[in-house]
Amino acid sequence: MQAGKTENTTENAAERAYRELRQAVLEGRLPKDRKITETGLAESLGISRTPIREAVKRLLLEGLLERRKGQGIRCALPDAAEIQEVFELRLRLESFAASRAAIRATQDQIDALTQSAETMSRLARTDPANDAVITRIDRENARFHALILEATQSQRLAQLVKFSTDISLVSRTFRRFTAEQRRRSAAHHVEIAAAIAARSPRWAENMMQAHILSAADIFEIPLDGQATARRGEQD
Amino acid sequence: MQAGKTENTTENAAERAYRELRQAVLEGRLPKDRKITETGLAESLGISRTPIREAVKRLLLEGLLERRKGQGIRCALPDAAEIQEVFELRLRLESFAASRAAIRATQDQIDALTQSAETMSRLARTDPANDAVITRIDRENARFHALILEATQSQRLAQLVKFSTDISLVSRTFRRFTAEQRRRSAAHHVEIAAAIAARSPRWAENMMQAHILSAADIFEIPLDGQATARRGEQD
DNA sequence: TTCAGATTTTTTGTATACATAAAATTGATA
DNA sequence: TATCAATTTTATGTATACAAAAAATCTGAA
Repeated sequence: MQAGKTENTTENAAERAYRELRQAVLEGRLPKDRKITETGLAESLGISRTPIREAVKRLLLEGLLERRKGQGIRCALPDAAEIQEVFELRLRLESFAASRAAIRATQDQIDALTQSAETMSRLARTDPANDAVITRIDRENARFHALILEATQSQRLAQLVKFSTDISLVSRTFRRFTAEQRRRSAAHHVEIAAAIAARSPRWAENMMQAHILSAADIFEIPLDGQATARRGEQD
Repeated sequence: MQAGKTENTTENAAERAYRELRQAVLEGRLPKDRKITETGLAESLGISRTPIREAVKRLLLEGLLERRKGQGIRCALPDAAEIQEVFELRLRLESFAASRAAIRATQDQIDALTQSAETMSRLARTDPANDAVITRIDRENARFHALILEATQSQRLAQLVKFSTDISLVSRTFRRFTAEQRRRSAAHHVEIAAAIAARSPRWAENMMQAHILSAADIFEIPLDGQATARRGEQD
C-alpha cells in the first residue's frame, strides 16, 4: 500500500483479486458489453467466488465499482462532477498531509523527499522530453506523493488520501503538461520538500494547495468556491 | 448510514454483524480478556463465519479492529495521538462538507438544518439540564451533522466524514459541557445553518471550523499545525 | 531447568453447495 | 400487439467442509 512496506510475503487470492480488479477498473479495461458477475470474475481469475467477493466488496466501498440489485457489477468511473469533488477532497487531504509531514517527517524521509524533488526537477528540465522521460516523471511524481503520505506517520490519513487520489489520477499524466508546466510542477515539489525540511506546516500546506490547484487548472477541472471566480474570465 | 435513507428493507446477516460489531467496538464492550475469533463471533451472533468475515474485514479497513497474524482480533480504539489526528481530519472534512452544503443543499435540507439548530438552541437553554435533556441534545447534534453530510450531495465525502467522526465521538457527550458551552455550541449550529441558507460556503466552512475547534478545546485535545501557530497568538 | 524439535490445536483462507431473491423469459389472454 | 402472470434463469447471500499456516503445547535430551 504505502511506499516500501513489506509486510506480506505471501499474497492472498483475495488480495490478488483486489489488486487486479482495481487495476482493471482504473485502466478502464472492464468489459462493458456483457455484465460482470462474481462467478464470471472467479472463473476468469481461476479462483473461487469467496476471495472475489472480498475484493468486490472492498471496491464497492471505495466507490470504484457499483452493483445494482440483482443485476451485475459495473465499473463506476467518476463523471466530471465526481472528479471535481475528488479534486476538492485531495486539495484538503493532501495539503493536510503535507502540513502533518512538516511536523512528523523523519530526517530520512525529508532527505528522500528532497532527493525525489531534485530528480523530478532534473527530468523536467530534460528538453526535448520524450515518452520515456514523461513516464519517469509520472513515476517520480507518484513516488513523491507517496513519500509525503509516509511522512505523515498516519495510516488512516494515508489511506484516505489514497482512496481519493487514485481515482483522480485516472489517465492524468504529465503528457498533457507543457514543458513549462512540468518545470513549474517540479518546482512545487522542490518547495514542498523545502517547507517540510524547514518544519513549516503552513508553508507546506499552502504549497501543496497551489500544487493541486495548478494541476486542476491544467486538467480544466473547475473547483467551486475558489475557482468559479477565475473560470468566469477565461471560459 | 445517512439520516433518512431507507434503501434496504431487509438487513443482511453481514450488515447486521457489521453494525453490531461496530457498535460493540465503539462502546468498548468487547471482551478484552479472552481473544476474539471469527468463529467465536459467529457463534455469539448465531450466524456462520461468512458474514462475520465480511464485517470484520470492513472494520479492519476502517481501523476499528486489528488482527495479528495467527492470533485473534483485537479492538483498536485510538489512543490520544490518534484522537488528535482524527480531530484534525474532522476539522478539514467537516468544514469542507459545510462549505459544499452551502452550495448544494436543497431548500428542504436548509429548512431541516435550520429547524434542527433551533431545536438544539431551545434544548440548550433548558435550565437545569437533566440527563434526559442532554441525551436529546446529543441526538440532535448527531442529527445536525448528519443533515450537513446529506446536504453535501456526496456519498463519498459523507462516508469519509463518518469514518473519522464516529471514532472521534467515542464517549464524547454534551454531559461534559457547561451550560454556557452548550449554548455556544447550539449557537454555532444556528449560525452554520444561517451560512448555508445564505449560500455562503466560506462562512459555513469557517463556522464549522470554529465549532470543531471549540469542541476540541472542551475535550482538551490539542491540535497541531494550525493550532500551534494560532495558539501562540491567542493563548 | 532449559532449550530444540516435533506434535497438536487454533485460526484464518478457500472452495463449494445450497438458499433466496431478483430479473428475464415464456405463454396465455384481451 | 400489448400486457400480465407464471416459470425459468441468473445473481447474490449464507452455511459448511476442508486446507494451510501459524501459535501453543508437549516431549526428550543436555
